[in-house]
Amino acid sequence: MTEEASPPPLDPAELGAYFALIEVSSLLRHTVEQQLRDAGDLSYVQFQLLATLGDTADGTQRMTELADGVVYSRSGLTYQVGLLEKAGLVARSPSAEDDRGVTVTITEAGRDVLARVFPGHIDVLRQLFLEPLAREDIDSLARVLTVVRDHMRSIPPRSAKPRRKSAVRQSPTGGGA
Amino acid sequence: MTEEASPPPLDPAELGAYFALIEVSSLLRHTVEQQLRDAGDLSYVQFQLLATLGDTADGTQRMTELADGVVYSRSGLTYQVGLLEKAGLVARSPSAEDDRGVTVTITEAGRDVLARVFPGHIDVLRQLFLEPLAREDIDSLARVLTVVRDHMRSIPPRSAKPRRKSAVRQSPTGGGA
DNA sequence: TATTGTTATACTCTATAACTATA
DNA sequence: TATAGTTATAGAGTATAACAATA
Repeated sequence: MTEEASPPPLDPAELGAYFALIEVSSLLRHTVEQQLRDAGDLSYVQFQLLATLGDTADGTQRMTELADGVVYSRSGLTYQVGLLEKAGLVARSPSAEDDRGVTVTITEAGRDVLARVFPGHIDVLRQLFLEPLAREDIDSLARVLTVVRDHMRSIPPRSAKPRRKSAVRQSPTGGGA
Repeated sequence: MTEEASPPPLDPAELGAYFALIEVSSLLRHTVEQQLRDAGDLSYVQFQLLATLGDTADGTQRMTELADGVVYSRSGLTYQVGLLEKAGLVARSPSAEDDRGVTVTITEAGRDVLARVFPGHIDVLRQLFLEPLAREDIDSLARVLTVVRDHMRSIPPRSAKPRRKSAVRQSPTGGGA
C-alpha cells in the first residue's frame, strides 16, 4: 500500500555527518541549557528571545518576527514572552503602525540577565564545542552549515500532512502490565 | 559576587558556526520528528532507540547502554522503553549475566516499523540537509563534527552543580493579569 | 556500599483549536 | 476574508527523589 520506492541508502559520510550533527547539537544544547538555567534561570528559548531582542538597535521586535526566528507556534511564543514579562525581562506594548500587532521590548533587567549569562555561555561553547577545532575547521563548519541553513529557509514547510491513528503514543487504555 | 572574568567575545566565524549549527539541527530535528510521527507514530527518541537496537547483531542492548547512547536520565529511558514495549516494538527480559540488569530486544514488529519509517527519513535528510552540499562539504562536515563529538564524549559531565531558586520559571502565585 | 532499574511526582513546554480584534 | 495575537486545553516528555533488588 504505502510502498514508497526505497531510496538508495546513505553513504558513510552522509550518515556520519547526520549522526554527528544530531549528537553534537543535542549534547551542546543540553549543556548550554543547564548553564543558562543555573546562571540566569532561563530556558534556551527564553535566552534566544532575549538575545534576539538585545541584538536589535532598539531592543524591539514584533511578535510575529520573534516567532519566525525562534519558536514554532504562535501560542508557544505567547507563553514564553508571558513568562519573560512576568519576570520583568521584557515589556509588551501595542504596535504603533498596526493596531493588531504587539511589540516586545527588552528591559534593563533583561539586558542585565543577558549580560550575566553571556560569559558562562561563551565558556561552554569554547570548552565543549570550539576547543578541539582549528581555525579552518571553524571556518569550514560555519560556511557549510550556513549553506544548509539558507537552503532550509528557502524551503516552504509542506503543509497538509495526512494523519495516522495513534500506535505508540501513550494511550488511556494502557493494558500492558 | 559572581564576577567571572569576561571571556573574549567570539569572532564572527565562531558565532556563525554556533548559530548555524543550532538552527540547522533544530529545523532538521523538527521536520524529522514530524515525518517519524506521520509514518510510524514514533518520537525521535523512540526512533533512536529502535535504530540503536536494530543496529546490533542480535537486536539486543542493556538498559544502561541504551541510556548512555540516547537519553539523559534513567527514568526517561524506562518511560520510553515502556511505551515501545506496550506497542509491541521491543521486549524486555531479565539480563542473563547480571540479575539486576534488563535486556531490551527489538521485535519483528519493531523492525517492520523501522523499515516503514526509513525511506521517508532518508528523503527528509536528502531534501532538507544534504541536497545543497557538495561531496567535499559532506566529507568535511562529517570529519569536523566527528572531532567535536569525540571531544564532547571525552569530557566527563561535571556533576554537583549549585541550584538556584526559581525566577523566570512558572510560579504557582502568578500574580500577573 | 555501589549499581541497575522502576515508580511516583511535579513541572515545563508545545501544539491545536477556538476566539477577538484589526486590516 | 485574512492576519496578529491570546486563551484554553490537552498531552508528551523529562528530571528528581525514593525505593527495591542484586553485585
